[in-house]
Amino acid sequence: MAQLYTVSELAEHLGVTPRALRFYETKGLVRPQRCGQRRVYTHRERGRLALILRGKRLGFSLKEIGDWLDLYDADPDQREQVQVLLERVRARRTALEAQRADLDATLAELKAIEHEALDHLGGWDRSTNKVSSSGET
Amino acid sequence: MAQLYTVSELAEHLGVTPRALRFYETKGLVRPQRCGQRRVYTHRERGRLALILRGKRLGFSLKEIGDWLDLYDADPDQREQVQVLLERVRARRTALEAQRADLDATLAELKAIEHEALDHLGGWDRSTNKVSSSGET
DNA sequence: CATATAATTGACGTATACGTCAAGAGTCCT
DNA sequence: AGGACTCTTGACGTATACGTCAATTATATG
Repeated sequence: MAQLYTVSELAEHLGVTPRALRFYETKGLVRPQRCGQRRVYTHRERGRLALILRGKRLGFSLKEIGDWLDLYDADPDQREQVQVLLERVRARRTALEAQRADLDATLAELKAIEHEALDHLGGWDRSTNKVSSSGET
Repeated sequence: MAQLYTVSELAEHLGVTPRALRFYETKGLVRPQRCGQRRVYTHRERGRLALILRGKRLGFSLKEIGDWLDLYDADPDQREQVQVLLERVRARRTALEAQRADLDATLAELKAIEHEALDHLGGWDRSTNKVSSSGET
């Protein structure tokens, strides 16, 4: 059941290098078990690494991602810490929602540019391009 | 009408340092006019810099942002280039929409963590916290 | 058992994005 | 004219996030 991975196996799966995984470990982001001196990654580490990579895609630093991960495995029995957790989660959400506003604004502008370009192509060249329905938001 | 800025003025307005603005110039992202040897920023440069900073907030490198900016001032009379433009705009949109998916997934998880935390606080402690309506998406 | 294979820990190198002096040079004020 | 500012261009320093050897070491296989 509990699938185990070597560094290079997991790195392969995640599309990164073994070096990256070891680096994240030195930064305290993951703590794989050891079999002798070899690293052994479990499902849990894989999940954490998925979160790390997503954080990176969102433009956060490894340090920020580290704080981030703490939110996922905070001890729910420490009432005092749950308060702190809550505020940090909310701060994150605020930041992320601001980021989404940036993102949506940018997407809107790109759509505008796209339509301008299509207009300038003299009508709708449906043979090679089609305008996206753009029904999101 | 056309407001002009010195480096430090504009930097102040944008919440960055003059050094950053000069750095962006060496990278070809902005090309302020000169009055003698002093830099003079216009409304146009201010707009570009706003785009640059937004790109940074979204986690893009200055090089990516540079390519990005080209999309905004491409020559619409060069049909061939408009084709290229279209594809690049669409590639950007694809990347950004993937990023938004990451973002929304993360926000959803944070909301879940937030609610768990609230539950663990033993009911709804409305005196110090209130649960967000969370009516998005 | 000898060797090929894969992993380990340093140590050093690199690209990005600036920060931080340093040494002029132009501008304004009295 | 002499400061006091502000700007200018280097030049060097720094933090982040790894890449790239190098020298071992452990494991597997013929």
